[in-house]
Amino acid sequence: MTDDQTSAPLGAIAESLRRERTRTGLSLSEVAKRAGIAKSTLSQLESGSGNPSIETLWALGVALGVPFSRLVDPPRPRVRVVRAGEGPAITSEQAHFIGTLLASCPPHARRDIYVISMEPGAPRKADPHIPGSVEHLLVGAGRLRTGPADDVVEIGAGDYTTFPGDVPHVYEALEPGTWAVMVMEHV
Amino acid sequence: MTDDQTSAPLGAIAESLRRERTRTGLSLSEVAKRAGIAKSTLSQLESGSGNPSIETLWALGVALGVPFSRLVDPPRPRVRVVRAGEGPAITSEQAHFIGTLLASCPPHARRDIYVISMEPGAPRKADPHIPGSVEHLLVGAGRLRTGPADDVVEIGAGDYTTFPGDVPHVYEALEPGTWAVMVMEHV
DNA sequence: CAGTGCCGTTCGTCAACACGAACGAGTGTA
DNA sequence: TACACTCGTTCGTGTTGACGAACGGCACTG
Repeated sequence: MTDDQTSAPLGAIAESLRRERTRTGLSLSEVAKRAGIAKSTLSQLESGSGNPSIETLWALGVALGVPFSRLVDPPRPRVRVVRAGEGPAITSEQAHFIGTLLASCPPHARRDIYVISMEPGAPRKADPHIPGSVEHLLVGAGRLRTGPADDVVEIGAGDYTTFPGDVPHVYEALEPGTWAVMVMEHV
Repeated sequence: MTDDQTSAPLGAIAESLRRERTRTGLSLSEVAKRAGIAKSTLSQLESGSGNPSIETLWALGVALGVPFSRLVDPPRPRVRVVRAGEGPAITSEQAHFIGTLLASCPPHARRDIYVISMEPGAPRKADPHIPGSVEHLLVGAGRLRTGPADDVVEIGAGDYTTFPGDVPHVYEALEPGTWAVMVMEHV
């Protein structure tokens, strides 16, 4: 839906519906019942003939437990996964900040997984990333002050926050031994 | 599409359509003409009455120059924090396993971010997911035995592991209060 | 003041989506 | 073998979305 704006997603929806349904292991009848639609409707949609309404497709997304957009979004060409552990450590100029790439971002998947470790000290200022990028942070231990420069939040172990990565933002450890999982999401 | 899976997005679509149209400065008639739909249709959609088909909404997304999902997805707050223990819990049949969806997979990205909490007890067996899916696990506290049924590893706080999700695999907490970040990666 | 042009809305008509019933096929059971 | 059950598909019907025409309103022009 970002690139191939022109092609109507009818066929893609058909594939997605069948794929997500088989993933859950549910029958066509069962999914239709949970979604509150006629199973004949679902049958036609999965066969590719049909132009469902928003409400219909939304109900199916709920029944299948997947985000709505995943049904419209055609799956990308098969991508070989780059295993973690081989990611190089990305040391910062500040010695109290260490980032390790756990799983690099495969083509067309756009979330890099890092774990970062920080010690208390001067806040680490990060320059804006590419427009549209989003950061996710989940603290494993310690406390962390982070977020856009004008909207900083303080989170502790187990807490999660997400904020735009395309504006200046900061990280600051408040306790020794602070570490967090960071997922960098690109457009 | 990320959070309020239950609420039908009809009103949100109406708002999005009008918002994106005024953003471009185009008239309702002009947008309808570019999208190849009747302006009466667009008028009703912007007024909130209507349940457009996928093709109709897709054409509008093209005409407005915005990704399809942005019309369905109401804009989120910039910064979002999920405190430890909060968030939509996805409880399992085994009471000692709790999963919380932190960030569902945006279009074209294929990684959902969860945090799971487990207590010691019988190992939780997970059925295979769709072929090509990969799981990433990073332990925040406690100890965890996990992995494919024939290749289980034991990891502790701060440890990370990844393994294919398309084969049967297990999770077993070895200490009370075990929790971990899980990133589910789809094809 | 008519005349022109575009705005967004409302109304009647037609096509199509969603529905429910019925169907054939496959499976397990008495 | 007959029965009961669920599977997914096909068919006929009615509700509704999408269409085009006509409408009132507004700005500009002769």
